Amino acid sequence: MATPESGATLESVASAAGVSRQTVSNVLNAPERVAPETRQRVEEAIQALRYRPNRSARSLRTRMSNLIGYCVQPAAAGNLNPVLDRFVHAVTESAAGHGFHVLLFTAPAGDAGLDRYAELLAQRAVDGFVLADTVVADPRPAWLTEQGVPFAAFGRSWSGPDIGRWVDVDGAAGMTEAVEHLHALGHRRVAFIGWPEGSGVGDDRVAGYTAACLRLGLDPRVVRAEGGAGTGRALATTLLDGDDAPTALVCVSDDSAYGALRALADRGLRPGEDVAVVGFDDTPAARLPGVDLTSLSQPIEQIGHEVVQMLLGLLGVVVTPPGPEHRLLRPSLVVRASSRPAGPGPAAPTEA
Amino acid sequence: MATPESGATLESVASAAGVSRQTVSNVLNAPERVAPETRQRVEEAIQALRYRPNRSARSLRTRMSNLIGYCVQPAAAGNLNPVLDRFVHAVTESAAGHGFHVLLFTAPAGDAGLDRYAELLAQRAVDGFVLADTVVADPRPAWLTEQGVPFAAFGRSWSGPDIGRWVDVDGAAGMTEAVEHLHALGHRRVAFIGWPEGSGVGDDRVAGYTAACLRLGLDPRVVRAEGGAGTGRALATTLLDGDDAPTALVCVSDDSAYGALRALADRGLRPGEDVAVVGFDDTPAARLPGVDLTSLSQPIEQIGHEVVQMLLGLLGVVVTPPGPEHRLLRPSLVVRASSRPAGPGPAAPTEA
DNA sequence: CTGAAAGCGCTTACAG
DNA sequence: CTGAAAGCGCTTACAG
Repeated sequence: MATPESGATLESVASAAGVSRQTVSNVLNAPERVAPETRQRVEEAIQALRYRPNRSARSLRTRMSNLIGYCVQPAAAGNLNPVLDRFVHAVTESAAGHGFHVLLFTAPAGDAGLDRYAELLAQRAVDGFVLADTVVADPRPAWLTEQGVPFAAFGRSWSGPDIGRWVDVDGAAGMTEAVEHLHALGHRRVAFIGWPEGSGVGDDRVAGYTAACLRLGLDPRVVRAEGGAGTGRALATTLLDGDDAPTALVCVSDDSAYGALRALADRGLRPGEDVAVVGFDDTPAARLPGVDLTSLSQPIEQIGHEVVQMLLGLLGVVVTPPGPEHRLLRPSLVVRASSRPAGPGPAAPTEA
Repeated sequence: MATPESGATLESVASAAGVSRQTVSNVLNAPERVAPETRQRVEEAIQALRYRPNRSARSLRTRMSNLIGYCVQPAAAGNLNPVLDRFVHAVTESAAGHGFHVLLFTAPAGDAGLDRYAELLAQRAVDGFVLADTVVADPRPAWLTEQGVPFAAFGRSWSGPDIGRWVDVDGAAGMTEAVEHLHALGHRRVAFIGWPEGSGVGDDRVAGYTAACLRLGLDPRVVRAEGGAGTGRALATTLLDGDDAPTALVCVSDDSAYGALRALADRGLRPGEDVAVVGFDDTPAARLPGVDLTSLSQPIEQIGHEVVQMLLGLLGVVVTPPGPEHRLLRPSLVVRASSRPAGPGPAAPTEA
């Protein structure tokens, strides 16, 4: 038995409707050219046969695959951040609205991975790329621009001139908001737990912290180390045990913040009451009972949507207003117990 | 300027090498038919022009898209489990080894989503599907089988006859191992924090727990509730405050286990020393400092690889030994502090 | 061992 | 408004 999906072609629909192939094609691609009664007859035949245009044939003819390439990174071990999961979903959904799908591929980081992009292009397997995880000295934006390949990125092109279209999160603004929040709660000794200089994302975030401190008359105090929760714990320990211990810790990531919370627990300090802690990313673990970490949440779904709009604009699929090529979206501060004194009302935290 | 990728076709390679189109095609698809010196000449032309066959053209002709469909679910809010991230990566990588890519799409759950699968099939956009997140009463395996569509699943077809090919994790075996581990440490009152009956995965896991208890002469004690850390905390609280409180808690998921750990902390009990806790999934948060949750780790990369092998076998792309249509892989127990008394040597835990 | 022919299913000018 | 023609780039029998 033939399944409903197996057979229909332009040809079979045409003969069912008593017209020629190209009239059926016109009904699909330029309905205004077809007389209403003819159109209806054809549409009925399409329905009856459950006809859908063959994608390969259409792609061959139009020179558009209607596929967007996206490189999946191996999830870093111990990565707490399912942000890219949500991003991929958002991109897939936004693309679907325009008849596009996402094609996944893998590639090594850096220059070595460029070959995979070139391969896909040579095969005309994709019409363009969505990039994520752009890093300092990422070769992709420049290379794709050079090749004339349409792309849009989640993340700035961190090095050199700011090329290509991108959407990113304003990490600096987020950290500024965090400091303001802590300052409003009465904190005056607010330290920052960060990554080593040179990481783009990390530098952006610490910049926002520092700017806010200076504006509010606080002393910026930054400690840095590679890594996640383990080093966050160590850095927080040093701060808390030192002279002039901070009453609040702003952390470059939730990961570091989990380590900082651990350091508090180690010495019997209560988060939010004795020392406030703020993270970045609003990872799922942040709302675990007993963790309750204040964090900056990224508008991932919106980012996915806007990246797709940018790319489809480049492909001429959607007409975009001649807007900016870059978009910086503000993260939003989600306040939880780690930066909120217990009890009713905004109690004053420990002061200097 | 034409980029290297823009131009080359079978035709241009052929004229560069001084042969006909189909000889070039033969070099690619049936090299043994071509004389060595001709072959080399053609291969040099392919290199020089950086020729890659156009995928659309090839697909149109061969009636194979070389694309595997995979449906991305919206990440559940508060989902701690980046398991599918790793799975998708593994599938993509395994597929790449055979010239296949993954095509992402979205679909609503249940019967409503079947249309999206049908659409892709009608368009001949994919050759088959990889399924994940199969649930009880999942309509997909039966429907795809009925339509004669190749697919392979991560997860059993939980209801009705066991149709289609799948790879799954042996949750029962994992839980049995957890109970044995706790028993060996001296625990005699081991309770299980589970999900309500009827969830497939949950039922499988509790079955392994119960079987192990009976075999070891322990009294099975199961409490159940929908949900994650919040309910895990509540269930654990009830157990710990009741008569005959357990000395060990086996949890259906890490999520529940995080809640259970919270319940311990609430009442000043030390994990691993006063009460042991074991989770399932080995989520990244399990190894956070101060969490150190013992958990069952799933061999996700292997699952992804085997699912792809099964699917490609169905498609005739790889010749698979006529092996079983189903594979059950054992999770491995990762022992951390939550089920290990502190201090040197295997100290005896609290006993009845 | 190599090449001429047919055709996969579609869309895009272009006649009528 | 509708249809005949050409062609996207490839592969697969099939002659020679």
